[in-house]
This record gives sequence, C-alpha cells and structure tokens, in this order.
Amino acid sequence: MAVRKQIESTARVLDPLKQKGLSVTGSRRKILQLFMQQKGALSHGDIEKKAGVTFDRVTIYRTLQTFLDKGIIHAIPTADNAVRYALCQDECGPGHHDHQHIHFICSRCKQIFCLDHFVTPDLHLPKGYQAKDVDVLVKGVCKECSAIAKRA
Amino acid sequence: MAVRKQIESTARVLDPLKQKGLSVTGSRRKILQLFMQQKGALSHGDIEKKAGVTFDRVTIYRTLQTFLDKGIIHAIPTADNAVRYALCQDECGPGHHDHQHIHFICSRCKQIFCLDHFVTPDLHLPKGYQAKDVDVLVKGVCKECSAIAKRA
DNA sequence: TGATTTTTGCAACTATGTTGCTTTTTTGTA
DNA sequence: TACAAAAAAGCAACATAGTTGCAAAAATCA
Ligand SMILES: [Mn+2]
Ligand SMILES: [Mn+2]
Ligand SMILES: [Zn+2]
Ligand SMILES: [Zn+2]
Repeated sequence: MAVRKQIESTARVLDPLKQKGLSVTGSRRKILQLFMQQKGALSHGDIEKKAGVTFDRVTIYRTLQTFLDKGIIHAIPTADNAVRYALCQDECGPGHHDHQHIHFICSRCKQIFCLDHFVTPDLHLPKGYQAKDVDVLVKGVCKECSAIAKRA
Repeated sequence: MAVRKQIESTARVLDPLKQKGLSVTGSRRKILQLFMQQKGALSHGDIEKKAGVTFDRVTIYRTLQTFLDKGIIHAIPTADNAVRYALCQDECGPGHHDHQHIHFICSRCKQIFCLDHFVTPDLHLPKGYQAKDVDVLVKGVCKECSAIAKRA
C-alpha cells in the first residue's frame, strides 16, 4: 500500500515533465516536487533554500524558465522585486498561459496563494487600450493567519 | 509670461516636497521632476539612466524609499523583477496609500501606465481570507501602440 | 551667519541574474 | 545493453541590483 502510494506519487511528479516533452532530470523532478508540496508560491530564492546545495543557481534559473515556457508554472507579479512562481492548474501549454484566478498576498506571513476564484472585473478602459490579460492581486490576511489572530 | 510659467512649474515641483515636510534637495527635485514629465511609470533603472550620472545610485534608492513612505509615489507590482513607481494622484500620505486605479502594461512598448479608471472587482474570497487592498494589472496594447499598429 | 539636522557620496559588501563553454546525463536506437 | 546524438547541468566569469556604515556636504532654522 505504502509502496503503491509512493509509485503513484512519483508518477505524479514525472507526468507533467513527460507530458510536456521534457527530459526527466534530477533538478526538474526536485523543483517540481517542491512546487507540489507547497501551498504558497515560491520565489527563486525560496527554491534555492529549500533545495539546499543540491543544484547550481543557474540550473534553477533555467529550470524555472523552462517550466514557464512549457506552461508548468506561472509567474506572479509582486512589488518586492521577487517574482513568485506557482503551478498552473488550468490547461496551460507551451507559449500559452491562461489563468483567471486571484493571487492573494498575506501581509502577515508573506506567503502568496493562488485562489481558485474566478474574477472578471468590469474593465472600462480608455479608448485605444486593448486588454489581453488581467491579473488581480489581493493583499490582506490569509486564512491561517486570520485564525491565529482570532485566537490571540 | 515665460518667467511666470517657469516659477509656477518650479513651485509645482517643490510643493509636494514641502507639503510632506521634506527638505528640498537636488536629487529629490530632479527625481520628482522626472516623474512629473513622464507618462509612464519608472523603475529604479529608468531613473538612473534618465538622471545621468548626476546622483549616486544609493541616493536614488533612498529617495524612492522616502517618496514611498511619504505617499508621493506608489509601487506597481510586475512580473519582471523591476518594480515601477508612479506619482500618487489620490490623497496618499505618510504610511497611507489608497489607490483604486488600474495599472496597464503594454506588451509592445513595455511601458506601464496608471489608468484613472476605478475598479472594484467582486471578490468572493474563500472563508477566512480578509482583503485589505486590491491591485489590478492589465496587460495589453496601449493607446499609442494601438494607433501605430492600425496605421501599419 | 552659524549651529544643528538631514541628506548625500563613497566604499565595501551581499545578493541576484546572465552568458559561454565544457562535462555529464538523458534519451532513443541499434 | 551499449552507443551516438541531443539535452541539461555545472562552472567560471561577468553584469546588474540592492544594502549598510560612515564621513563630507548641504539644507534648515533660529
Ligand atoms: Mn496562480
Ligand atoms: Mn498607479
Ligand atoms: Zn498568512
Ligand atoms: Zn505601448
């Protein structure tokens, strides 16, 4: 049972790589795993810390770029000069990202979460401006931190 | 007439500084002026280029931080590791920013604009999440670039 | 003007990101 | 399974970005 579970879990990590036509390597497996284990989004720095000294910094940069290109992860804009990345849930593919979910930034724990809540704000742009893509960033207090605050 | 205009323009640059209780210095005047002359938002790097070798890099960092603190400029999140800054139009002050406008990122000219169009997306957050602030980033083609594309 | 406060510039440092090239690993095929 | 071709990783060297402490310079205010 435990073995079967482990096989499944391994497969779950390998699948996205093979599906996207990527060769399976140590760093790709490890980094993908980190994303899968993680509730929040990860910055390059986060990954470097979590992966330990296992991989060269350059490899992490290149892996993230590859994952972005292939539609395995998406970038989340921030105002702190540290772009975060998170797994794509939707049907993203090479050169094609389409997310309609909110990104929530907790001002207490500093984590960033993808919330699967669709939003299509009524955009009344000035004439001439053509919208292609909308990103909604919400800052506030996340579920866990709210609970902690309530208890205190 | 020309002189009067120049005095006015100088005053317009000085006003925000004095109003916020900041001492008036060369770098602050210059950087504030850059923002006022500019349609789009500016990154630290942009300012460094536009200001020439006039100021030390460190001074620019510190000036931007001061302007942020005092509510003279606001930071615009991006996915390219280069936060942009733009003047606050609203009544922002020390430790208090409140913007309700869209930020538009042109994928052609790469400029970022503050659009004075209010947006309050209907946020249906999961239970426990408390929203404090919302940032809407729209990616697309700006007015000028649309016009250029049409002509071609 | 001159003392006091604030800001700037500089140096030294850390962190972040990029590029070219060589070695190692992966993959597909014989 | 062994091998050749292709792809990725590691390394070095570099470029850019951001931080901190401190001394010199400038701004403010009396
Ligand atoms: Mn997301
Ligand atoms: Mn703005
Ligand atoms: Zn939190
Ligand atoms: Zn444009």
